[in-house]
Amino acid sequence: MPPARHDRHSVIACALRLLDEVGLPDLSMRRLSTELDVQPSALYWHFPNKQALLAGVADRILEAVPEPDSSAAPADVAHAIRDALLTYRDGAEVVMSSYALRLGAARAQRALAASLAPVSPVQEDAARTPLADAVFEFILGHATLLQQRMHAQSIGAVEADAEDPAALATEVFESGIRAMTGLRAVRPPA
Amino acid sequence: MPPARHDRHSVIACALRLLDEVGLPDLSMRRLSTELDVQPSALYWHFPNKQALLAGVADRILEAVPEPDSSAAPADVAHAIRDALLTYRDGAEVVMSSYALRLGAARAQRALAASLAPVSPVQEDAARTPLADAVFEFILGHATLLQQRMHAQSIGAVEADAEDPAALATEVFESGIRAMTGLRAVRPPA
DNA sequence: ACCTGAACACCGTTCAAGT
DNA sequence: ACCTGAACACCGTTCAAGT
Repeated sequence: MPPARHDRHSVIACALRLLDEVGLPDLSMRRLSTELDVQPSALYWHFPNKQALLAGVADRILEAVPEPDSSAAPADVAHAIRDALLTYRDGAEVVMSSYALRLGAARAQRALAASLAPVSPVQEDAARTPLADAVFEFILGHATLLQQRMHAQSIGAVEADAEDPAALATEVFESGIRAMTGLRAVRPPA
Repeated sequence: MPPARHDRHSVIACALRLLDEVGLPDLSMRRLSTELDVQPSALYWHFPNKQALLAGVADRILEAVPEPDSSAAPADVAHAIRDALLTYRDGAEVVMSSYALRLGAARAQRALAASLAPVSPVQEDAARTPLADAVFEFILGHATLLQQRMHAQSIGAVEADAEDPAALATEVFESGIRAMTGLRAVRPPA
């Protein structure tokens, strides 16, 4: 039987599926290689190291975020990013570790910056701004903590909140986003 | 020669020092045990697992944050928390992983909530509020990303920003904190 | 009370060699 | 181009046993 054949795309797809099934702590190169019916060392033909593979996974997770659009409401863009991060187990932590290397999040960041920029139709593709970066950092921190908490609860490591934890988290998210983007919902005076 | 003698306090102190020297990825139970001149298994008499040890480290990192004080300005409290996280290498990530388990951050959270609460001197010790939680999540996300970026740069994994990265990060932090706490600087009308 | 010694079940990564 | 096979240098954790 010839060895299995793969490319970067199929490896990333498998890694994303495995991430969602077992979580980031159990997503090892060895486990992934078993899933792909391949020796661990085979993965290093496709990626220089695990970090690079995770950057590819992060990219895929954020592909669900709409293209930059200066007419989009900042709060909607923020929600789209949060939803994308929460779609896969530990998705936020994966994106966070890759974002530190400035990988995988460029599109999401530009989408935020565009929605937050003072509206001027000429420059559709706004550069990063301090506030847009801050909003993105808030979303990443929030979603990462939420997912870690969800895992801790499933393990029983922490007692569940009295109220629905997802609902509580959403309330926290809303109040943060409202504070950070609320002012920009109204076009600033010229 | 009799084996070395330790308690939780001294183990945590050594772990914090080692964290600052080598960073979180290299802070292993085995390396810490070597530093303490003890077998790895000895650590498990003091702590049930690595996570519990890190929660102790997180606690220590946040001890630098002042007691809750409703007369403190929210922005000052936010800065005190950020400074505490940035004092030790990878401090933010350690606190983040413990905060998911609701460990180690209670005091910092109460300090934030107190400063953000509508001022009413009777209830000095404000409970958590959605906005206070959001601000704390922003600070953790921001500081974690900054420290990871600093490490990536020292490794050369990412090209340094043209301008001073610490100054850029501070500007991002300021604009986030201003947006989230600025409105509360003025007492809301009754 | 606090630690040793030995083991179990894992990791990420490298590199020569195969096809 | 893509993978195997074998190795290197590590992990966290458990548990009987020592003092």
